Amino acid sequence: MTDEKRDYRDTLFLPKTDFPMRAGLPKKEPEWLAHWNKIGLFERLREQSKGREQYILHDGPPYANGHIHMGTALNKILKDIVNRSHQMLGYDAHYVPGWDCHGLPIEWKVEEEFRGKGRSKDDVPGSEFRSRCREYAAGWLDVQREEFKRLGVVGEWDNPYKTMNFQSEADICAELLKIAKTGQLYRGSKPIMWSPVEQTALAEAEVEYADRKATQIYVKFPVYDADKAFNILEWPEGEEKAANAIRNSSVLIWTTTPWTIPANRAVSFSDSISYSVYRVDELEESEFAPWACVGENFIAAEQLWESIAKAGLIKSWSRMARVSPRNLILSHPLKSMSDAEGKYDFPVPLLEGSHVTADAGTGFVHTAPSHGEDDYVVWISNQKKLEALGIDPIVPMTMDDAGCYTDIMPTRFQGLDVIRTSGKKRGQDGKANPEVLKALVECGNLLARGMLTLRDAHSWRSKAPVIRRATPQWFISMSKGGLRDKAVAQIEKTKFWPDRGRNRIGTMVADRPDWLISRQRNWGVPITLIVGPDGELHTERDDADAINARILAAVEKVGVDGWFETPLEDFMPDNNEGWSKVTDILDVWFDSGSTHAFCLKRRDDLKDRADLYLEGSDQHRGWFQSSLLESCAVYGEAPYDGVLTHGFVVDEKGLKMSKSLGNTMSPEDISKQYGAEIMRIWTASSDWANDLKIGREIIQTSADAYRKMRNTLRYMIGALDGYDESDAVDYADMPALEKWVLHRLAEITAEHEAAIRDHDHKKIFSTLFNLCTVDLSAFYFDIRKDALYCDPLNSTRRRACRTVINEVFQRLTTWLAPIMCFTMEEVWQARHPSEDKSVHMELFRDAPEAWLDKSLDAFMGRVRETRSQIYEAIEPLRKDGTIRSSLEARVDISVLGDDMHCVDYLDIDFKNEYSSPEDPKDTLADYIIVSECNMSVGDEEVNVTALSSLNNYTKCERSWKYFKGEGDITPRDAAAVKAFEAGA
RNA sequence: AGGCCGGUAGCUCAGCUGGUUAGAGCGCGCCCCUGAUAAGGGCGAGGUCGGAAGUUCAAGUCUUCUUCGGCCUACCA
Repeated sequence: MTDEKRDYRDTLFLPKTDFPMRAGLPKKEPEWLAHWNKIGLFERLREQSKGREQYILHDGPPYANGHIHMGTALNKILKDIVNRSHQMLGYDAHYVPGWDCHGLPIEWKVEEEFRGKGRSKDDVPGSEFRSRCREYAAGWLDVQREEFKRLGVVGEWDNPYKTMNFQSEADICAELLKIAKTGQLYRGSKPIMWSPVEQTALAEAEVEYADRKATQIYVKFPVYDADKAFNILEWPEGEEKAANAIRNSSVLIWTTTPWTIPANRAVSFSDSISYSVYRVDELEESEFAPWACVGENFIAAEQLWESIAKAGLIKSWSRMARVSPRNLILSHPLKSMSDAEGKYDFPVPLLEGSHVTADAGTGFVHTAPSHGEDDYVVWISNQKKLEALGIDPIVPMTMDDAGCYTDIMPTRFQGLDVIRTSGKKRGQDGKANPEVLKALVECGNLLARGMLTLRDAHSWRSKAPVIRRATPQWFISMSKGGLRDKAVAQIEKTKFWPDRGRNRIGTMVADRPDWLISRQRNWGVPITLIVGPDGELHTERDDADAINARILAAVEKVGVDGWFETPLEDFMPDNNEGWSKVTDILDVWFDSGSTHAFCLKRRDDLKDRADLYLEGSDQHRGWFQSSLLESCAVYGEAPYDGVLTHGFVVDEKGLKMSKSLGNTMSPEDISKQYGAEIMRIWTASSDWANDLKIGREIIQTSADAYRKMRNTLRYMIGALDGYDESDAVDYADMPALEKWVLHRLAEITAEHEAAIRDHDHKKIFSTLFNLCTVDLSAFYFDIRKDALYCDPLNSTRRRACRTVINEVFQRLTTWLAPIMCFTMEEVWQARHPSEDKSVHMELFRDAPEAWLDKSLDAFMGRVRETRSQIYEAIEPLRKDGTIRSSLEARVDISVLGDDMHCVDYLDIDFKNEYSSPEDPKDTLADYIIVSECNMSVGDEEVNVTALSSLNNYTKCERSWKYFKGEGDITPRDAAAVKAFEAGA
């Protein structure tokens, strides 16, 4: 007898693999990218799925300016997960990325560049300027392309669509011409920021705010018609007096731009302000004669009246009535001007406007729709009221390019300038303000005047003040061709994720004004229209088709310069007297709104209509809408079947990322530190329907999840070492535990496809993560380690286990491939090494119906409950050192009589568990990972005995289980060793 | 300022048409194993559902208000 114990380690079948535990993603990801590039994965996928039904996620083009950020990374990763998922579901998911290339930001950068070289914009020929813009956009496009590819996004990167391709530019022009032909396009006007000094339109980004001395005035607008249902709310001096006072009163306004008074068309008020009529009783003594008279009545906001009275030198007054001004009709304050030429005979209505406040002024806002954004909006949105009052709702063009009154104004004002545009006093007040003041005094409608310093817009370049002035602009009508109705109907038919998107875009489209599509800019697609002497469009002419063909041919050939640089005669050789080319360019939203036309519809290998548009929630007003409107205007239907909107990336507290808060994270940093895979996991496990939080801790959680899954997969690779399909065991011959795992696979298979169609990636990820951790690692693998390591190599149980692990492996890797595209390839290649194949060329596998076994699942649920109860009982013994490994324990459990079904079930399972070479009741012990488990009926009770303390038990030197019997190892292990030695 | 939306354990998420002591995983704490080992396993402690009021026999789940956050629009005549 010797104390030396035999070491059975070499007779075990331990998992074996070279697969590294540590991923080294930042280094390895680029290697996989290079591999896919080398084998031409994208092309192979297209080749492989030729003829399959297409799934088209049409890319919303990012703007080709600057590096990508978390938002753009999130967006592209989401798209990639959707595309890969549908590809593996059996579609041909052909993804063509795109870029938005035209627009002001690039124009601005390029202008800055030229300025740096001492050349002003005016010195640079248009074609040279545009050519540089083109280069600039192309440069950033290349940068972003590499950044997107780094994230693992698969797509046609060698042939993306670009709004600045010549063909795209021509197609965009063609789309506009189609709209023009249907009569949905019209020329109107709108106030824009304008610098009279430079005679050019300015964008918000081109103005700076600086102090300016301005003339402020209070002006009287006499009540013209108060009989129509004016609304007296209070009458402190009696009802009749109140009514009289109103009839003989003036509404007061306050303005710092007197020159806009001749362009006045309305007065705005607010329903949330209280207005009263005041009678002047006494005036201040002053060296200047006041412009108010005793007995005059004024209407103004109550809370501002005292300040008005002070400005108007009114010493005392009586409040005659509180009034709602809604239905008052006023006269223009210049109507009584001797040389008015009847040009102010129109009624001046009161319009409710949300921009009106009682912070300063009078509580009324003088409204000149041609000279203010608010004024314009109020005017346009009250179109119906104006028409009911017999007022022409057109916005008059009251000022020309030089900032001088046009000839629609009375003669005395014509040609007067607001701002001096040349000479020493350039930028200072011109002749308009003094002349307007003079005219107001003549009419007796000036109450007070003074000076004021205010912050106001100035041109970035000339530093001269900027005005707002109505200019001719092009619009697509929401109503003329029924565009609004069509769009609303299409929204109803579209599938939205989340569903609330429908409501959001729906109300926007229902309420939005006509689409202003013209810009007075350089870097963009031209509005290729030729306008006749009477404002008619060339598209109405008989030779329109021929003209269009020439225009489009020119743009196709050399891009937008084909329009700008070609003389009119080349397009319109005949009858061109008085015709001129439009020089405006298109709103860039029209460009991107046309991507479905020049990408999807233009290409033969893509279907015309997208299955999905997927962008951030800001695109309800942007691309989702511009695409919808453009497509409805031309084709009468939406360009998409579905729209998915995701939230914005915010920091861990839910605050938006900003440089000033210092809470930004860049995709590049995450790729370098953790790997793009971690970003992809973060994307998949977040809820895109709301804002997505990101921060160090959150990324770390994704990294931890990655490690766990990688190890689970690694264990499977090791366990499957040397496995061959010929070892597979038939379903019918499998132990219950194996059947249960297959049940789980079948269950998940069904859930998985539904989740993909619902784009519910977080559900997929959490399901698979839980499968790895809970079902596999902590339960199935933990239990089956014994069989895998210790059973005879050819035992049915061991072979069944490996059969099942192989099934799990195949499915888990493919299910995870759309999310963890790098690691699943690595894992896949570890089992299926191939020079030219990829896990991404696989399809998701079906699961046989027969695998679904609900009652088995319920049974296994009961087993796990029991297991949990037993562990709870073992735990104290472990803590006090009585038991170390659970294999040292014998468990005796008794269950209540009404829980007998469980016992029955176990009993049935015992009898079916033929594959165990031992007594079948040990199956339960296997499940619990104890050496012995006895079950009986009685009071609910769990007893744990330490077998090491009983001397009739021996610890098996091979399996570490305690058993009763002869020898140093169990009979099962003895059989295994025998078989091993025979084989070896 | 207006429109739309969101706020469940430290973190990421489940909680369907209102109905038993609000769930999961991660993380954390303690313990075990050393034949998945810069791995693996077990047990445990953490929320009253942003706040308030209301409807109801009953609310995380409905209504109103409020607070915080996000997107979009508007921003001084």
